[in-house]
Amino acid sequence: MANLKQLAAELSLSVTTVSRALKDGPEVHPSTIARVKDAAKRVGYLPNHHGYALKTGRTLTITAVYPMETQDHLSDLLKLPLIEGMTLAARQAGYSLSIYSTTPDDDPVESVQRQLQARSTDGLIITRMVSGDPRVKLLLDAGMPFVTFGRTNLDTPYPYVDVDNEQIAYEATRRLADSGCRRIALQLLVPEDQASAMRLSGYQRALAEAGIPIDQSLIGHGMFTMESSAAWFDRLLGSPDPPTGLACANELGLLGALHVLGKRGLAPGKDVHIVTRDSTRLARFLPAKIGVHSVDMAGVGRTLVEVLERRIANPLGPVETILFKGEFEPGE
Amino acid sequence: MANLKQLAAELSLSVTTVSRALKDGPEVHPSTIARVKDAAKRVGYLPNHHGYALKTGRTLTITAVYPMETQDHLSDLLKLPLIEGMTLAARQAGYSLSIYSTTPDDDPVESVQRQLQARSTDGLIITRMVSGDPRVKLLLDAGMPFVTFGRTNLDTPYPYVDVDNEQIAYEATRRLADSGCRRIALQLLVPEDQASAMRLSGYQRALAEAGIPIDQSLIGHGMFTMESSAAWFDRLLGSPDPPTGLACANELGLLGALHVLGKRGLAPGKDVHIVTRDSTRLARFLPAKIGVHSVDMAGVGRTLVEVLERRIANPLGPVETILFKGEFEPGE
DNA sequence: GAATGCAATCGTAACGTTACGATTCAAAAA
DNA sequence: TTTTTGAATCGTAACGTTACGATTGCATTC
Repeated sequence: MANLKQLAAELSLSVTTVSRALKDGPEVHPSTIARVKDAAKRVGYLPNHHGYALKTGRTLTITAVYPMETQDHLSDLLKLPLIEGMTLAARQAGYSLSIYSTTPDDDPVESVQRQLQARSTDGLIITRMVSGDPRVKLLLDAGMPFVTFGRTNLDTPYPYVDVDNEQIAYEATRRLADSGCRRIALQLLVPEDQASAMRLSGYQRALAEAGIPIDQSLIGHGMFTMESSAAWFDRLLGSPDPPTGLACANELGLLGALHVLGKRGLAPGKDVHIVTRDSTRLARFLPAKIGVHSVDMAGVGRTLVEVLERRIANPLGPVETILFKGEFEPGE
Repeated sequence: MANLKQLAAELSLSVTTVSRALKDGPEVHPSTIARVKDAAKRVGYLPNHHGYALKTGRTLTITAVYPMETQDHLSDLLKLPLIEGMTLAARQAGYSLSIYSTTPDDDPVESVQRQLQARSTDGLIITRMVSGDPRVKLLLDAGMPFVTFGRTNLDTPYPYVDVDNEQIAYEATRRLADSGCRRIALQLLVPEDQASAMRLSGYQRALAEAGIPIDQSLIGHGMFTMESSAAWFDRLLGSPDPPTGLACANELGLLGALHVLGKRGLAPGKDVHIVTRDSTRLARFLPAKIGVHSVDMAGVGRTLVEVLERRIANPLGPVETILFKGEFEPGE
């Protein structure tokens, strides 16, 4: 309701002094500071974001570029704790969090360029990293603070927070092999993504160790939805040499697979061994024996914001790179 | 990178003319408009949000106040499609969507007041309506455009988008009664919420019609998590006169209940009939016979933004109130 | 040929904030 | 007394935008 000018008039002070008093400027008398702060609280003064932003160039907003797979289907559930972690941390740090959704039709590079040009954000969180991701160079060149969720292969250092997908997929595959599975199916999301590439790599490493040859037909791509997962797994189970182990991409992939098993009268944990990624603790509640790799996605979201925040405060500071490990819990 | 002044200098025009040209002002020559737009595109001019906001008072941002139940547990999954619907619609309408998370510690009224004072948003989406919600009056008095997700009992009209919880709970209870259940348990979320009140009302109406007396011990509150749902349902099943029907609050409540059934060796759809709300189509993929009421939450999110958008454009226009029906699918 | 009208363009102020360089005034130093 | 110091406060410009009221110049009218 009130602005600095009105506040200054009420106190018979200059705008400058009031402005300085509110941020404890050393050049203004302590008693004046107290008087100003009192009045500010009384009239409910809050600084105008846009005046501030225009003058200082700091927008007090960070933007998360949020990729959606499809328009109609449910997204990967890990995004919910991720968003919640981000929003809470952002609020705590005094930032607004703006979510910029992109559909598969959007060019990811162009989305970032638009954010850069609009200059209406102090920092960017980008996800869905691809090999040699051009967005990193773009952001580095523009001097825009950012963090990525996921990594890419570049020689220049940049801040990221990632989940150790290689390790998780390795362990998952390893567990299945240890359970006696020789034909192990693997679900992947966006194949060109770094995350999927890492999972594939961990899968291959575990298979190599177990002396199991790789069968491309057991590797499924684009498992975004329960439907696609179910269709793929059904096809696989109907093949001459069906899998006896399955590493699911996430909760949705798992549910799709369980759906098919139920229809075919097969028992998870007996006919087919299953291990899944699960960021929602949902799989653990299913009445079936399923190995679960969980990652603290709310923590990832929080960390993304915190790293970005430090990056904004000190753009030339150390480049933080943080890796979240998965925690494994065998099925009950 | 460029601003109006630079653009004007490059074109040897005044800032005024350039500004007008960019918004097709009738007073500037068509050929000039073309020339200006050309140059703008060439140098990648994008208007500065904060200059614009400061001058016009329009921030081009809308804010969704997003209530979280707990810090550690997974939130109601319906929030994911809700958020996605909102972000997409906001972007389409040329608005940024800012998410303002609140924890149970936050006073909801104060959260709204803060948004009002900060004046950094063009409109507000609030949820979790309670009886006689004071926020509505607050926002009406302040003249801040808003939409609520959910309703409250007030004599002044205000725009809302809601789900017909009464009808859904009525139908769910009705189905269970039709299946022969006489003891029907009901899960509720926030008891003081209007949404829960409506569900309770629908539940009571169906029971009254079926001639079944109401047993308060069958009504569970605070079923936010799979854990609380499981604990509650387990206690219920261990009681002398256990329920034979269950209406779940959402997917998480369902999974908690299924977990308990599995542990006790009971079969859903046989020993206990189950109907649930499901906004993620997740329940339909579970290998169990479960009746499902689904609501298009992405549509709700989209609609919230669209109504708000119209409200902002025309604050004195008709007050829109929209009710989403649930769609029922019996278990396979 | 002067006056009128109209289309096109321009200059300036203002939104609320911060930052820089004054300016004031009393107390300490000369 | 005069000068210097320093603390406290003030005035003004600027960030990028829009909106209002000029101003220009050319064709039309009397």
